[in-house]
Amino acid sequence: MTQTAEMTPFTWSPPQQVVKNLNKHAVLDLIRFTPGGISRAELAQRMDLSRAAMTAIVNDLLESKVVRETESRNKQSGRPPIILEINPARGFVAGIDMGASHLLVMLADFAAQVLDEVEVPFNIADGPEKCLGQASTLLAELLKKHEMTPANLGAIGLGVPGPIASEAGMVFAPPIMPGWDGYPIQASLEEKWNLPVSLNNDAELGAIGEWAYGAGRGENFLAYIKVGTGIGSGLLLNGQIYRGATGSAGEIGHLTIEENGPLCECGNAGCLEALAGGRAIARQAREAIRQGKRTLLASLGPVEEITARDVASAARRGDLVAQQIISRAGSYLGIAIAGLVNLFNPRMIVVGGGVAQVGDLLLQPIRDTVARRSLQASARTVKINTAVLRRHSSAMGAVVQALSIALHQATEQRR
Amino acid sequence: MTQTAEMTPFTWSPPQQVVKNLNKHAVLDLIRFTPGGISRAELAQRMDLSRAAMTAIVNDLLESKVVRETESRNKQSGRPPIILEINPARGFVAGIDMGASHLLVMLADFAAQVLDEVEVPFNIADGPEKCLGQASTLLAELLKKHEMTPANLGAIGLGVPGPIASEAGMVFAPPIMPGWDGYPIQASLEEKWNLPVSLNNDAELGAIGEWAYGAGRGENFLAYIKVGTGIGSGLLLNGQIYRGATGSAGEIGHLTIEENGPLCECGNAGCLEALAGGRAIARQAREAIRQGKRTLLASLGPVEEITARDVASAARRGDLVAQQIISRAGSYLGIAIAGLVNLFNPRMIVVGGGVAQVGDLLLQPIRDTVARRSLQASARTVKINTAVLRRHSSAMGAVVQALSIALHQATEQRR
DNA sequence: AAAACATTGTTAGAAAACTTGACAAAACTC
DNA sequence: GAGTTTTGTCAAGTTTTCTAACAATGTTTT
Repeated sequence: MTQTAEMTPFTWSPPQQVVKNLNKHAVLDLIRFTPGGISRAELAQRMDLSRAAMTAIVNDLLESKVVRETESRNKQSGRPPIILEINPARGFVAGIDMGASHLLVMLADFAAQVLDEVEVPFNIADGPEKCLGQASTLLAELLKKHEMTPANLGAIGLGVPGPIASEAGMVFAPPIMPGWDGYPIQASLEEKWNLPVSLNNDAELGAIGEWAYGAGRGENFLAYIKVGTGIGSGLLLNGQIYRGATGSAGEIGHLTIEENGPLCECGNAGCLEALAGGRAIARQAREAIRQGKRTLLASLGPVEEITARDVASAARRGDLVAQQIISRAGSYLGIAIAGLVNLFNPRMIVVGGGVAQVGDLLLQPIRDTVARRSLQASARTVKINTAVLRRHSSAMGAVVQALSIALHQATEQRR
Repeated sequence: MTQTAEMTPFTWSPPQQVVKNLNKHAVLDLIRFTPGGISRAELAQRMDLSRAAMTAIVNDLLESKVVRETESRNKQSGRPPIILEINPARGFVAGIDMGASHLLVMLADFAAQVLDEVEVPFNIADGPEKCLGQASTLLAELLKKHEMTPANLGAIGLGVPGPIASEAGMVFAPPIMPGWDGYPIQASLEEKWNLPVSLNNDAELGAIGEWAYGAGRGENFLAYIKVGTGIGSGLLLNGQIYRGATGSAGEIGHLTIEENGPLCECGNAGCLEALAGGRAIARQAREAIRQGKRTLLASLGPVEEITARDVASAARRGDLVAQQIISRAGSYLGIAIAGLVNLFNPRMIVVGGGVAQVGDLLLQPIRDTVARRSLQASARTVKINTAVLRRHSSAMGAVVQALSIALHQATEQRR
């Protein structure tokens, strides 16, 4: 009798216009996040609608060419279902992941299949004009390489390492993005490309990416911890991204771990980021070398140029000093994550970012600390894993967000 | 064109039947949580529906006598609106708050006006049969006193100090409720009274109570911190109670604050609860007396019987030793709350529970610590206040939850 | 191989819940 | 007292869904 108002995942906010077919968009999301496609009958069952209503909705989606039918695979007895899936050829989107020290641009079709990607070194502290320029140049080159024009794109997803004021389309008091506060990031990119842009926090995007196509597929209570130069987290609660009252939720990197610890860029002392972030790891390595400890790191060249990545690769090759540094970072991370587990009771923690690529060397101390310091009720049910999309979690999340705009917009278009 | 599917606050889960009139329930909630009532025109505006549609919905609510019309107050020019409000005489509900050491039963009408309440000392460790029996006896006495029968009640709301498995209607691995794990709390009370029962965590109820009628009216990003014998928190995120994957979210009392701190009942060491909970405060007072410090507390009788409440009242009367104990508890609380602020970026923190009644003696150290240890972006926007419902926050929340059932059920009934 | 069965997808008519636009009602303003 | 403004209602039309029957297309049974 009534429209069953299923929520779409994440924030697909209708483009200020009145939404007509709420269920149509929910169906679209169900199709795009069901691996291997889904039939009308199953859609109807899962959304608690009649098959007749589903026929009408799906016809609408087919007409706009956003969805296509695939050859049916026989399940059991009875008429074999017609499988529905997103029509990849309908268009393309771009996902851009800006880290503190790297820039990754990704090109994907409407079915979220990655066509190509490029990554370059980068400095977020160069400010918005230069950084956004670099990103645009990189994207333009990528388009050219694939003989595409901006008209082939449906939307752009962008991730930056700072808290987002999403209505305004800018960052809000970011700890590590000097010069960006108040700059109209979304508007300037939308004007430059004449395309809708989705601006997000990079850790949020990591959570979305891993939820959609990674380690946390379908986990509706998921926290993604990004351990790179900075440390941030993206929270997926009840299947929706949680941003907090002013958009700065999930700032796990600036939890105070040691009251009298090293100074952090944010101005406080003893923040997790200042103890276990990429910069802290590199600093500890340099100190170890200066103290004359026996380590592979000492032979890598100038002491001042050692990075967290060097420490990680040395640790993987068996270097004890490097392993100890990584392990200690894991313990610090574990303290913060244990707090997050107690407060948010997630079903899964996905650890991503550059430093996380060392795997169990970092993860095991985290697991141990969480088991020791969290309430049993929460600690027993939480899984702690490495990101399976590796360095691409956030960019993939940006693609997902871009598709959330592009697909739903394409659906609205009447022929 | 479409039904605008506004969400009802909290979890009013439709009683397993298909919900017909989603908007009707949203309208009902808007009426009941708008102080002083609201007109059809304003309802239509706020819910983004036409006035004509609102007329139909309101007629439905009037017919079921859940809502009534009040004399219009002239606002500006134009026809004065007819104000709608909940019909108090339509029925009654009970709210029960079980703490670790106290039991509070509250009787209220459909407009959430409290008729009466009783509080008695209590021990949650006596187990479910005895405790639930005590609560039922108390409620029966209250009904008798007001010449009412169970048939006058529409629902019962119950709060207990442990994590809730809401579908099962029981607590799940509670740290301080020995003998309760797995006991069918909700079912047994429903059978006993033949009424629908809403089972909730006590801190969650505190958050709901303060949101609905207390310090956090209308704040959709609110954390309620209950500082009593135990320490727990209730999280209101995006206007909805957040329970986590297994119902044990918000367990702030078991954050590790001092790795080598005192042992906690949960089995870990250095938990917030073991440093700043009621038991810890009483213990510190006893230690101070034994050390021969000059304090009013020494003259209160047997050292072993000193409680947190004694410390609080001594602190309010100017006792320096007691003040120092309270202040230190505030600092510990501040560390945990600073973490909560960083992770969850709320707009308001409401501190309630027995210990919180000392006011600024506890609150000021909390504010100072949060300002020092949280990210500026979050710390600047968060207000930290004492619960205005004082000792009744949770019971009031239980009443709200009971009304969520009773009102919506009364609305469904056709004459 | 034919009949029976199971399941999917479609069609037609009815029902529910809106919207629009017109209009009556009840105040205030000038 | 006429005009203005805002509220609440009515009637007709639209959108979206449901029910119920049925066609389509496989597998299973006889």
